Amino acid sequence: MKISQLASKAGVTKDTVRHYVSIGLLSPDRDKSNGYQIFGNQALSRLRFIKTARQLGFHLDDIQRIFSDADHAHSPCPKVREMMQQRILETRKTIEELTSLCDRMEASMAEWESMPDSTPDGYSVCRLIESQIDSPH
Amino acid sequence: MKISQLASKAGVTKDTVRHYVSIGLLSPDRDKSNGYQIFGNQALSRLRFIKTARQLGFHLDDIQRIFSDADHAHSPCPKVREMMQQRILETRKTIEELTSLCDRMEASMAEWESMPDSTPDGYSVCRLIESQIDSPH
DNA sequence: GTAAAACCAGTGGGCTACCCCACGGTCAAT
DNA sequence: ATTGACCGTGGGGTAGCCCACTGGTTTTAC
Repeated sequence: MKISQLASKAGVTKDTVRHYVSIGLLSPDRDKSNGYQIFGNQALSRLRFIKTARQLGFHLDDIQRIFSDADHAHSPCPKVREMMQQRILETRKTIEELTSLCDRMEASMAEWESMPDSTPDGYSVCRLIESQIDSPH
Repeated sequence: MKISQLASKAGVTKDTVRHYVSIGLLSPDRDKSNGYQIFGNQALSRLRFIKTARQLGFHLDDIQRIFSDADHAHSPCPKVREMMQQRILETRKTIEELTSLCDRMEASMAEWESMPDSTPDGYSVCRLIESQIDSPH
């Protein structure tokens, strides 16, 4: 099967498949006559696996390691549980950071309600933003 | 003032300053004898402005536009209010997506509690992840 | 039968906002 | 004169793709 068919069967774009090939997550054969990539059903399962793992929050290099384990007849499952725990912590941390950013943004918006627009005078660029310089957060 | 002094006064790295110069956010003079970049106090204020704006969630090209407005004697403040509103919406959306990812991850972890680790057999890579293929979310 | 059109493939560059080398020139102090 | 701190440039890397461009292939139209 050629790249487009594979991509549409798995529900990803051709570019995604190309990216995975380029980093070695997929290793298609080549049609000797025209250089096209040829994928089999195993590639399709792998691609579906990758897609699911991505939806679960795994990074591509996590997935690399999972395949590498499996290729060496070593169960990846303990690592998978571990990595997932790690991703959960990271994601929670990111959420906290974004929440705090959101709070800062909303606080600034509220503060700006009563401020007039500034006219550029060569010294000030935007009083709104300048009013926040070095404000704690 | 040279790049290191500027960077440390503003609390950013030299690489950050270089990046801003390379995209035109800062335009230092050059020492004709050795080619070193020379920054004045105006550059320092601009850099502090950029830092604050970044902490408030503005992207570098937002900041470009703000400077460009101010340079053309046009008040950037209305755009700033608008962009901030936009960033708040985007950030909230990202938070929602991450929250939903976190929920999915925790649901999978819970489901996996009772599952044994699989042994690679050439067909299955990791039953934990495969058990989630095409599960709705 | 052939020629235009539509489609499909590969490659290379670009995106965010920087960080991190490595190489080579410059400067200040010893 | 040497040492060490500093500067510039250029390249590569990050995550996960997207897009533009070029050229080959297949189908359709006449």
